Amino acid sequence: MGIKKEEANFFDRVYEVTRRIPYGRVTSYGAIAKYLGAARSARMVGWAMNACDGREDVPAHRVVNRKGVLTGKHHFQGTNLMQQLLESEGIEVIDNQIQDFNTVFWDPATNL
DNA sequence: TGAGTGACTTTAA
DNA sequence: TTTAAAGCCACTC
Repeated sequence: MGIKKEEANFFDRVYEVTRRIPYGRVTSYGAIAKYLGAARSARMVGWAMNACDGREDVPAHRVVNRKGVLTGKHHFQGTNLMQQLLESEGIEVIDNQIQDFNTVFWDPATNL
């Protein structure tokens, strides 16, 4: 069965939260997972992103790990597409590491 | 059914 | 302090 089914409830949640990330802001998998009530399922958030392939509505490039590193940039179409997208939003990214991550960090549990 | 994987996180040494 | 390992849930084969 493909993950692409009718969008599992869990996945849909992740997409919705990710879609609500403000421009020029980023969040972490754990933050989203925790907001969904599955703080221990941070990996699942990443899985959801993996299934978001083709979902342009989901700015997966705004979702990074807890350190602010573009761990999933390798999964993007381009090798540096993720970084370019972030830089395009005013986020400074150096070596897959977001600069001032604490400043651009956006916590759904705090804002939502 | 069972075992393996994964875009992470947290705790332990 | 930094580095290493385990844990966790959901999904696939």
